[in-house]
Parts: sequence; structure tokens; C-alpha cells
Amino acid sequence: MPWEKAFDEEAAVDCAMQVFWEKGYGNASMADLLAATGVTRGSLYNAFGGKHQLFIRSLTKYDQENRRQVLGELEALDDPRAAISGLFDSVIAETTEDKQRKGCFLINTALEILQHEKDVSELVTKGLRETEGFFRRCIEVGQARDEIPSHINAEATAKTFMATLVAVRVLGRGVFSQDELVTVARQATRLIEREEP
Amino acid sequence: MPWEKAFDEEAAVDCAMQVFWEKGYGNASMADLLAATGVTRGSLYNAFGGKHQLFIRSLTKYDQENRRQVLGELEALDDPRAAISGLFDSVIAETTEDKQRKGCFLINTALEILQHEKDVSELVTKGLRETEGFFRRCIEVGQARDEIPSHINAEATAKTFMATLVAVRVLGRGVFSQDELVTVARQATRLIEREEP
DNA sequence: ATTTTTGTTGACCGATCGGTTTAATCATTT
DNA sequence: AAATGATTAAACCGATCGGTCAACAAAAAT
Repeated sequence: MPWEKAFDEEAAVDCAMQVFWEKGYGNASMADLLAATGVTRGSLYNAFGGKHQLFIRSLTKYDQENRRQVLGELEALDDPRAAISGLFDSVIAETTEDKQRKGCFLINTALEILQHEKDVSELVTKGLRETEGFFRRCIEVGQARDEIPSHINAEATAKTFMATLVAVRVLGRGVFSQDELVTVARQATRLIEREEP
Repeated sequence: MPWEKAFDEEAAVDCAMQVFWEKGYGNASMADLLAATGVTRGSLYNAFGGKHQLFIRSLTKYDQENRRQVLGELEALDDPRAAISGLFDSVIAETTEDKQRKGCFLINTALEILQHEKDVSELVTKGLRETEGFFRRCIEVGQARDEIPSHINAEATAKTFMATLVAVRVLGRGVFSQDELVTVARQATRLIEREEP
């Protein structure tokens, strides 16, 4: 007796995600979101509740389909050193391929609203912490296999990699060129090279 | 013949700067700025022209009185290695001392508006490039004095330091603790230590 | 003392904000 | 075909947005 929805909810979230990603939460207007999703005002409120909830949905979707997805695939390679440099490579490629230079939705959000909005900040922090965990696991597995020197500090190095990734995503939005991003990433990955010059 | 201003223009810019720094350009309303500066609507428009111009004034003032000031003092120490680690220390101290965790006004701005607004993006890019130049000069002077190993690449290392600084300012806003920030900064400054383990 | 110049004030502007409501619409069930 | 109930489009809401303006006030120039 009811009636199935006439628009694809997930597709709408995808469109909204693009808008939030590009403009940020505060600077994305409902009009922008309606135009991007193609859904009308009432339907959107009916389906999602409001701007804030739609933002959470968008950010969650980004986290799952971009960040987790990529990290999962890289970790499945079962080659820790390739996974680490592969992440830097893929982020740099993504950065320079994106004409809009949107950067990372999570990190952009971190700077826009981290202080207030507990639900949002928890999402962001969790995502960044998991990325740090990815690096740490890669390093520890590499060390167990003698592919990464055992004398390095896995925890500190993982944090440094995470920090480098953040910097790449921020500076990649318009300050550094692709070459410069590669330079920075290369310096970071030297930390786990077999010999030190 | 005129009439001297009834409010201190520079003090007003200072107040506006705090608001923009904390909330960003888009999320700072005129009402916020009027309340913070204590200046009435018309006077503020008469003195500055509008929100955008006031933002430029605020960002410029921040760049001169915070960034350039600090870099200048550190460089005047004439001790390159102390200047570099001193900058990291001072940024970390500033980050953790600030209850609001505002981070760096320039870097926050970079993420909010870098793509559009040419005048703003030029200010931001110039500031970050000059910071990179600071690191580079410190390294080169240190190398000339044999206080920093000559085999390291000054340009690439300067970029890495800049990237690390960006990461510290972003992650310092709520993700990383003071200890973690110190860890990241220490890993970076290892790049210029005399011996490699 | 009057004019000129400039700063201040607070009401006011149209536009847009996020969000709600209403009435028509439609697929489904009876 | 009638009844049902969610979906839709669009009018509408008060609040707030950034910005303007005319009336007024204070000091310098005449």
C-alpha cells in the first residue's frame, strides 16, 4: 500500500556529498543541494530530515566509500611498503586529477567545524585515527617480515605518515605542485627505507 | 578639517581578526563582527568598505604580526637549528595554549577559500611560501656553517618542514595531543641531525 | 558664526537562509 | 472505481544575511 521512493536515496547523498565536499558545510546552501541532487525541497526534508543530517550521511558515505575503501584495497595487497607508498601515490594522483582541488572531505571538515558539533568531530577524528592505524599496521607487519627496519618506532612513524598525508591534502589544494607533493611524500617514506645514507 | 575617528581602527581589525580566525570567513556574520569590534554598522562600512575588505585587513594583520613576527625573531637568533626547532616548539605551544584551538588563520583560510578569491589565495600562498623560505634559509646557513649535514637536500627538506608545520596546525586543532604533535615535529627535525642511527 | 567635511547612528533594504505547510498527484490496495 | 497514504512541487515562514542611506553630530576651515 505504500509507494516506493521515486528517487535513489544513495545517489542523492552522492550528489550532496560533492556539494558539501566542494563548498563545506556552512557555505553549501539548501538551494545548492536541491539543484545538485535534483530532489525537491520537501522530498529532501522528508527523506533526510535536514541539512545537518544530510551532511552526516554525506560525510559517512565519503568515509566508507573513499577512505575505508582505498585503505582496505591497499592493505589487501599484503605488501606493507607498497601499501604505504601506494596510499601517498593515490592521494597525490587524486589531488592533481581533481580539477576543483577539493582535497579530502574529512580533513576539510576537520578545519571547518572540529570545535563544535560533537557528532561531526567524532567522525572526523575516527577517520584520521583509523588512517594512522593503517600506517601502523603496515609498518608492524613489514617489520615482522624484515621488510622494514626493526629499529624504527612504528607508532611515531605512523603518526608522521598521517601528518604527511594531511599536509599533502591541504597543500595539494593549491599551494604545492604535484612534484612538490611527491617530494614531501618521498621524504616521508624514506623513514622506512632499508638503509640510511 | 575632518573629525578624528571615535574608535581605534587597528584595535577593531584585531577584534575582527579573532572572529574570522575562529569562525572562518563564511561563518562569521556581520553581526558577530559588529559585536566583537563594538563598532556600529555604518561606521564599520565607512571605515573598511565591507566584509571582504575587513577580512583581507584581518588576514594581512595576522600574517604580519604573527607569522612574519615570529619567523623574524627566530631568524634573528642566528642559530639555524635552534630557529627551526624553535618554530615547531612555538607553534605547538601556541596550539595547546589556545583554548579555542583556532589553529593557524592562514592555513584555515587556505582550506576555506583557496579555490576562488584570487586576492585571498595569493596572501595565503605567499605566507606559506615565505615560511618554506625561512626553513630553506635556515638549512642553507646551517650547512654553510657545518652545523647541518651538507648531504641533505635543502629545498626538499624545507618543503617537508613546511608540510609538517601545516599538519601540526591542522591536527593540533583537535585530533592530536601535545605529545603527539611533539612526536611528529621531532621526527621531522631528525632530518637535519648530524648523525643518522 | 557659518560652511565644509567627515564620522556616527540606526532604521531600512532586498536577497537569501534553513525549514514548514499545503494541496495536488500518484501507485497501490480494496 | 473507490479508498489509501506516501510523494511531490511550490507557496510560504520568520530569521538572518551583507549592505545602504539619510539624518545627525563634531571638528576644522572660512
